[in-house]
Amino acid sequence: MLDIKFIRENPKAVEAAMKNRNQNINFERLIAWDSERRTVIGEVESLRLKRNQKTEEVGKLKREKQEPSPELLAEINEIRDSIQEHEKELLMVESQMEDFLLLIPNIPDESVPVGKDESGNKIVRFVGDPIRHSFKSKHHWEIGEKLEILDFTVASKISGSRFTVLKNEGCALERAIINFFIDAHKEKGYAEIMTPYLVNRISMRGTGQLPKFEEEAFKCSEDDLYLIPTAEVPVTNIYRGDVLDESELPKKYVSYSACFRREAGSYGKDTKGLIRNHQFNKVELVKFTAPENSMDELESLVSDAGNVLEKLGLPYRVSLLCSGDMGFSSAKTYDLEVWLAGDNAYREISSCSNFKDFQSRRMDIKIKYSQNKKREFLHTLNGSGVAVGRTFAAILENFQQEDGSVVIPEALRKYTGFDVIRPKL
RNA sequence: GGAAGGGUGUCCGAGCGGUUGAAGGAGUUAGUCUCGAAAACUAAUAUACGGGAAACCGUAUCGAGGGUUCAAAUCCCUCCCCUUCCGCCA
Repeated sequence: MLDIKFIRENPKAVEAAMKNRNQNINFERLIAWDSERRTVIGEVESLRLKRNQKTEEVGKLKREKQEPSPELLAEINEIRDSIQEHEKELLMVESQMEDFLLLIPNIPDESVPVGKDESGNKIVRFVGDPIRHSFKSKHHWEIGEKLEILDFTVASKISGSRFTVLKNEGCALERAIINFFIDAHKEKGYAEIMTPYLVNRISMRGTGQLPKFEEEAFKCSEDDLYLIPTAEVPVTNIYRGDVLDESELPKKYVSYSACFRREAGSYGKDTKGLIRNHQFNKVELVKFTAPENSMDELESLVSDAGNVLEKLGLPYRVSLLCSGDMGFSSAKTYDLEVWLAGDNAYREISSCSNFKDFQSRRMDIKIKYSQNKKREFLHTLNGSGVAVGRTFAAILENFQQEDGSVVIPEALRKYTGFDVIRPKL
């Protein structure tokens, strides 16, 4: 959520920022509501002052065993009614303003390139060279089915499309990737945490999934709970409503979770394989930082995410998303795109964002400075560290051999217990 | 799911209709004392919003929301959460 004060003082800048996000938003209405709101607050408060004074008079009389005059009581009643009317008005304006503000995306940071869509993204760096095979590279779903470690037919029978069943060494590989990621990030100072996969609506609103992206989430209406689309939701909400002391920051978490996405509106895309499933595993990194450090923390978040890909020998590139391609809540996002030899392309495997105070304002999470005791909204960041299914796919596609076997990266072997997956005889 | 008891400031804890933003204690900070420390003493010590250049002024806040009343932390209703006991259960 944006700061109404900031919008009030910089309406043109905010409008321009929204244009860069391909959003034409007129803030005039909001600003009019805001000034109305402040007028009404003034009226309510002076009325309340008057009521408090009169009520005080009554109290004084009562203590002196005197009866207040009927005129005085009548006057107070009149003031009370007037207060109630004004309060109703205030409530209406405020809820209108909130509904409006909740749908406004974050303002892109100055360092974010302006662009319409993903073609405006800036490739920041390449790490490792794309892997090319001397034979025709296969897609991961072909390899996986052949090796009998992936089964999409059974998955679709028991659940539907965009689900996966893992079998045999596939299960161990998936678990190995998860554990490898968690251990690697713990080494970098992230504290491991496991949180619920079902969260309430307030939590979904806190991180920005609601109210705008209701159709993206799986919902259990009966209980008013949502399946998490990412561990970002429960983990960031840990400190909702809290004030953290400067000395406790940054707080860094690594959290493995299954993730659930409806993928509404992506019907034709990535219908095969592990790339776009309704349920997938992910290891997520979440940071709570002081505002002045958040940009540095974003850089280190990106390198922490990239670090695990490097350890696995997976080539990737880092892309700085342009204004038009960024997610709703983000002020600045880097995508990590892993090389997929079967696809002969880079595909997103991690998205690392600095949300600045956008989420913390929605969730009311503050930092308290020990020096001047000032409080302000802290900054939240998160990034995949990284998507497990897509890593699985990358390993299959990049490390496939001509005979159909797949070589497990060195770093994973102590987790898998085997160093190659061979076709069954 | 059934029964009972609770939710007050950084913490403990009083208050159960009026002068209570809230006693008392602890903690923290500053000062006095001391060669220094401890102890003792003194003072300060919430947040949000609105107005103001500022000092400051005003309003709100005792789990959340609603109601009763001239007046609510205090009475009533609804909801949420926590604790204990019973039931059920991986």
